[in-house]
Amino acid sequence: MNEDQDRLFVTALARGLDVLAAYQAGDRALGNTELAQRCGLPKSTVSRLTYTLCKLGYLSQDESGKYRPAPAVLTLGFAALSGLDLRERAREPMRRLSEETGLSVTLGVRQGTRVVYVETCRALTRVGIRLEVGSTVPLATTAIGRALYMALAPAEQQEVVCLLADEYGARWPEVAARLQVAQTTYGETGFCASYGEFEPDIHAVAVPIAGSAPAMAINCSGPAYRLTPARWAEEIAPQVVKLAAQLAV
Amino acid sequence: MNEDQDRLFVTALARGLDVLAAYQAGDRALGNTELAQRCGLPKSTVSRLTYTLCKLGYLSQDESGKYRPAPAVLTLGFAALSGLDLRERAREPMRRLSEETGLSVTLGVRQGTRVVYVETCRALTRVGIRLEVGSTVPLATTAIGRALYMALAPAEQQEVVCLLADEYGARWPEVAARLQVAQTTYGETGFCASYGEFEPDIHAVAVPIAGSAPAMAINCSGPAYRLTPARWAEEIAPQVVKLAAQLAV
DNA sequence: TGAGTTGTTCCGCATTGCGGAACATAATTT
DNA sequence: AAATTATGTTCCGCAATGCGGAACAACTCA
Repeated sequence: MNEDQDRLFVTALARGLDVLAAYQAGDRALGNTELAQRCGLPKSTVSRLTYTLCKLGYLSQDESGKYRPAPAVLTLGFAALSGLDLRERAREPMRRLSEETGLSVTLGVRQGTRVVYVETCRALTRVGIRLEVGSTVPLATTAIGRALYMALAPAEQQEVVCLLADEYGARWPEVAARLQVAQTTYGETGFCASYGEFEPDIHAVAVPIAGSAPAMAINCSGPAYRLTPARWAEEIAPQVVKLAAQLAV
Repeated sequence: MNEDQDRLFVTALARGLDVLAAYQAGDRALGNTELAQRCGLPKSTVSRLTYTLCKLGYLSQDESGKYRPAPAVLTLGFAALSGLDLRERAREPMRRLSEETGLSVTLGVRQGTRVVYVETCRALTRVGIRLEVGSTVPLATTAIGRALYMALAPAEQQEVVCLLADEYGARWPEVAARLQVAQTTYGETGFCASYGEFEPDIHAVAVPIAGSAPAMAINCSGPAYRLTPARWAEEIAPQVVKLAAQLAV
């Protein structure tokens, strides 16, 4: 498709994964036409890909003939998690912090310009936004995203900034300014915060875990009405900093 | 490869997914040669596939040049989970049952001859075997696997039996006999059990959830020393049966 | 019934991805 | 240091593979 196309790039594989990735949270079953539109591929191509994915068990067909991701894709993700030993070490301390504070505690890694959660402890009956292993949140406007950004080498920060600028378009200058403020604050305090900048009613603080590979950060979040920003900074942030230090290699 | 090969089957996609699926729990990073062996593919082919998967963010390369699954694969699994509304409805009641009994409670679906967990509540500090969303256990020797088997239509049971016979080979008759016993017990009591048949020190009971699509079953398990089979049947099983009934559509 | 969906299948073409072999690069051995 | 084994990457010509337009089929709604 590109003129400078890569002899090494396997298009058919990429397209098949595009089909799987076309499913967003909240989607139910999708038909071939819908998938073709989302992926920008001809129907016949998608038909072959869905056929193949069904045979392999990664999609299943419901009674109406539409396709939904099958449990097999879960097992792929499980293998990804099982290599992260930091995650196992973090689980118990995270749970304790969550219980002591009554807030949700999460562990995340960066994937492009988003953060993927790899472990979560939610305070009980916290409904609303999804807070699940495998779900993602933006990098620039969340506490955990900023923490991961702070942990990057300058060259990588630059790359990420390019991606973000692309993504936010005209809104980028404003977001960039707030990211800049976060960076200054991080330099002074050692943690990142987002007070309602991602979800209006959610406050959060986060800290990168030094030496983690892949780089991870730990996040503590809760409803805005519970605590003022000052109390987040004074009471919660130090506990998160301490936990991050304890988990550092 | 096959003479009667399918014009519709996209080999390159299947091979790429084979590479991702080659990672088992406990694997760390794998090199191209290792992957080539596991998948039975030539090195150069695997090299192209890993290259593509890296570009797409599903694999990442560590400092030694070996590959490991990247967080992007988690997001695929997340989309699969988010379509299962039964899972959300089940979460709270599962947690309550787990707390009341001090046992682990899991929700699973069948994938071929294995069961994939889609939701788990573990009793605290239950270590040892993995009990994570996305992990799998066998069908024929576990309580939850048997429960899912019982929920199948006879024709599907037959198909599964063929797969199992293949898998177990010479050991199948013995396993089949115990599965047969389980079926009789299920007919009489409405639940399935496995007292140490999968893991020697683990006892479990499970019940299929009527009307669930995809078919799911709920499982309750704990260490063998805690309860005798009689008490599992008398005290725990009724609670699981009740929960399954409550979750039925 | 006909016009709108949808998903599936056909089929000839050229692109795509194949895979052996040659080429690097690194880590061990003799 | 040369030799050996192991790795991962790249080349390149060939043909099998997967492409995608178009025809087909099945199903729904006026």
